[in-house]
Amino acid sequence: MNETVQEGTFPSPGHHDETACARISQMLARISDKWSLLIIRTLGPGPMRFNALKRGIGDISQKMLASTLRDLEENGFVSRTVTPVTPPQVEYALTDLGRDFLVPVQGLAEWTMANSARIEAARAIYRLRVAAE
Amino acid sequence: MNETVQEGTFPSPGHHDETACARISQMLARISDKWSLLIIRTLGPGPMRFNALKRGIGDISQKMLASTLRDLEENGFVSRTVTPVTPPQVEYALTDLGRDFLVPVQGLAEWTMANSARIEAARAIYRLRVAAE
DNA sequence: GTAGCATGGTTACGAATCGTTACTGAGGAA
DNA sequence: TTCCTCAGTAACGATTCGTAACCATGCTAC
Repeated sequence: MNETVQEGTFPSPGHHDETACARISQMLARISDKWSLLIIRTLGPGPMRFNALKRGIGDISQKMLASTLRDLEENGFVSRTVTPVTPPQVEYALTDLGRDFLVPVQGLAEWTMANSARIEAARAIYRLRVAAE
Repeated sequence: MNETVQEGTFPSPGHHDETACARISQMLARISDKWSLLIIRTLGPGPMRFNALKRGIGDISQKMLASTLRDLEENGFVSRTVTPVTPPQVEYALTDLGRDFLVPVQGLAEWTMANSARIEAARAIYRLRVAAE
């Protein structure tokens, strides 16, 4: 997305500096979108082909799947191997980096599953509060 | 965002079902955007006021901060307390739910920090590969 | 007294992104 | 022949994002 990456200086080690924060925000921005996390999670158990991945995720469009996969490949999370047969066969798999990344992603997903009821409850309360004005 | 949630059918029980996956994807979609994670992370150490938060994050616009904070409040992650003085004083803080959520979010952020070099390396390789065509 | 600044937003508008639909082109099944 | 699958791409409208301006209020400087 944002291609302008300026490498900062490290003014004082130990002190939690500005550039680290900027880097986190930049990296998080690259990673933390709906489809990336969902794709990485779906690829967790093993390699998958394009349409299998699409079916596995469910409501993703071909365009979003293709472009997000390209981003993930660019960032080194997934590998793309083409077998030139007919019909064409393209397999996507997590790289070592992707498998490492799966750990915090699964953490997030598991937390989400475990706490969806709490979120729903909070939303219900919020709706009541807004309705009461 | 997307309020139309259609509950699917259960074709075969025991088989890891569709609705759980749909729910995860829905919840992840609500949570996993750049600004939400960044705001939650920034609120980690303690409550903050609107402009302090804005300065803390850096390159967020008032509009995005305001609307993301409203979403986070709606989902029960942050609380908003207004002190009616002049100038108006609005304090945002993580709720219990938000503090719980901070754990996987910090996991993600720490992973990101620890592995940003690997991502950068992967990106460099990708650029070379693309340049070579 | 009035020009500027801060606070916490909202609104308008252009830009970027997202999602839906249609299409590719080769092969296999009906 | 017609339809389907494979892995996408192109066009286009809808949605969202970000920038800039504005709001009311009170404080300070001039």
